[in-house]
Amino acid sequence: MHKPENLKNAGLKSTLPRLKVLQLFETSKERHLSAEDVYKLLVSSGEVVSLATVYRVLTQFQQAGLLMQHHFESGKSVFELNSGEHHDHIVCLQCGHVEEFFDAAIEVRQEKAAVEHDFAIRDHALYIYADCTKKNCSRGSR
Amino acid sequence: MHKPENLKNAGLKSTLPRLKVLQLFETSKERHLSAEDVYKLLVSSGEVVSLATVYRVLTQFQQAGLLMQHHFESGKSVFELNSGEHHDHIVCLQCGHVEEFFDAAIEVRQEKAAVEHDFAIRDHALYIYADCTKKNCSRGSR
DNA sequence: TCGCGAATGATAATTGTTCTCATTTGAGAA
DNA sequence: TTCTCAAATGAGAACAATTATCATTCGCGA
Ligand SMILES: [Mn+2]
Ligand SMILES: [Mn+2]
Ligand SMILES: [Zn+2]
Ligand SMILES: [Zn+2]
Repeated sequence: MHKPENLKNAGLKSTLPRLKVLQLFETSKERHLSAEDVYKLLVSSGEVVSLATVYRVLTQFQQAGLLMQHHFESGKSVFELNSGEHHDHIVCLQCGHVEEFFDAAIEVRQEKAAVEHDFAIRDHALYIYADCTKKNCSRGSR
Repeated sequence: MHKPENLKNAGLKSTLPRLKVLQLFETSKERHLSAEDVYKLLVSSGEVVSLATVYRVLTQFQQAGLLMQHHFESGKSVFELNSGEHHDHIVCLQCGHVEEFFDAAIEVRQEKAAVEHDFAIRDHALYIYADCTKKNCSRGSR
């Protein structure tokens, strides 16, 4: 469970809070976590890390490329381990369940749209909001 | 400049603040406006409407289908007149300039992605973040 | 013209996030 | 090992965007 290497070669010194947050993302059942999610999960597992530090660490990890940050409509941003493979998201409006997908044709057409409008594309966010079909849906989480 | 009809058949009673906000969207040079934009534009044109009312009216208009609401990464949401024709957005990361585009192929593929994952699509948000090529770019607005 | 429920203004409260600063920590020097 | 000190953390204040509260005002039908 000790993985200072990951932090080291990301240019971040290995500290307890950072190791805890990184480990949480690597072991959590949920792949997409908000700062508050991270904070509460750590607290409820006995680990004590201040909320301010959680925010700082999440931002640092994102800048270091370890995490990806997304802005769902919920108002709070969520983070996930950077798999290196880009994907977009389908978010259930009822239960908050998130599915990931990738569509090469969409990616190509986005690039096309940017070029046609004389923009140099940097990034994009595609969120599909929908109703999922999970049997236990409709019980609002997130 | 008096158009109580629009409000009437949207199920909203015709009040001064509502008329002012609606008129602003119909005459503003900028198509996409945040609540603060609306508030400041009204104030600077001599009209007095409280910020709380601006927020309330924007929300009501959005629910009534008169306005569309978007959540750009800026942190504050922006509104625009609902043209009835869906489109997505390219946002300049430097100057905040916004271009609109529509790509039928993207729309089709989004629907496909939702269906494949057993979701009933409700809505979607596609924002392309990029650098525009306006000669007067780079002077941060919004 | 009246009356009353709906809308508004002023401002407090909330939410998510960032900042400040005193204290602690971890990685390398001695 | 122990020492040193810049970097990191914790606690809480500060912030920005938005929503809620509530006394006052307004629009519209009787
Ligand atoms: Mn994801
Ligand atoms: Mn638009
Ligand atoms: Zn669901
Ligand atoms: Zn620009």
